[in-house]
Amino acid sequence: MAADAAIHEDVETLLRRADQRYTKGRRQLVDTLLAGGGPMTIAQILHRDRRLAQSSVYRNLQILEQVGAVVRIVTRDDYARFELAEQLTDDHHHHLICTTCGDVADFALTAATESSLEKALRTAARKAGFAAEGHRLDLVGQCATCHRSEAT
Amino acid sequence: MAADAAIHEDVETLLRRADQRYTKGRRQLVDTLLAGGGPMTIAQILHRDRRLAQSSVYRNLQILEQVGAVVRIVTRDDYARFELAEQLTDDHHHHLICTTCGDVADFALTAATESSLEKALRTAARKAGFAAEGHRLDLVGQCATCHRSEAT
DNA sequence: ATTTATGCAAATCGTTTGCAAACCT
DNA sequence: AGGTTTGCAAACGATTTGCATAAAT
Repeated sequence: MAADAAIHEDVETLLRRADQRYTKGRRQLVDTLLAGGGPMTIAQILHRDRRLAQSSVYRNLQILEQVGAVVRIVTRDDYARFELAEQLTDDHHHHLICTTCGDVADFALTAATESSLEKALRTAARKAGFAAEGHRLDLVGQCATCHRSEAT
Repeated sequence: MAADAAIHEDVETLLRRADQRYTKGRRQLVDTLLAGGGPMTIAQILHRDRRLAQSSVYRNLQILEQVGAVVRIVTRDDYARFELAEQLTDDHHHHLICTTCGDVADFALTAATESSLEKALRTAARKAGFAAEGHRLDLVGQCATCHRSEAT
């Protein structure tokens, strides 16, 4: 768990490396993602910090994604979600995607499972002539809240 | 590898079960997906069979997805992709997603890796109180074609 | 005969973009 | 000053929808 101040420093480094500035709006955006503690939609971000302008949030998330500070999560529901990159939070994880409410939460595998999975993926990628940059593993189903309030 | 005729029968069963008809247009759509041999965008489907109307393809893919005959694959690129469900083709697999051209191809893990992964996922889901319906594992990177023609 | 599916064109809505003002160095 | 970023409102484009016609049972 990295301290917030350290995260801001890391983001600034990533931006500088790409000749980008760490402006007030971008800092507020990172703070909001930090406070969210998990994947957030644009609507959630705007609701949490009313000072942010929608178009700037879109543009800045795009830039933050390009420099590797933010990850975009695409699900089948209509909204893209964003969270801070693992390299900033030191927290490798995967996603639980709720088919009922659309919410996305984080979860982790044990280190042992993770490393054997990665080995298997490297092998598969080599066989397909595919230059893998990373993997994405999601559990799709119903979150605890939606499952509990099931009333078919 | 199931025979095409058997697949059509299975699709018909799935549709009947949901009080839906297996019309000519839906059959043509399934044939197109079968011929495609992998995930296809709407544009690719329409290009391959010009008789299909765009709106009907959208509507029918939605229905085929609901009855479990087709799977929708969402990537970060702008187009959704569709392929026949594993229960029809008897072919459990994952996806290679190319970050350059957006193309999606299939790949499989060994049975051993797959089963240990599933076991680990069951454990993780239980811990989170999550009712898992399935998982999604994608390799993200550059496909052989794009990687070969790299010219930064 | 009655219900359901089709195809066209128009509407929808998350996201992107043009442009003038505000900001950073 | 010289360039970049911002915020507003307008544009974009994949997908969805209304409605009259055609097909299926």
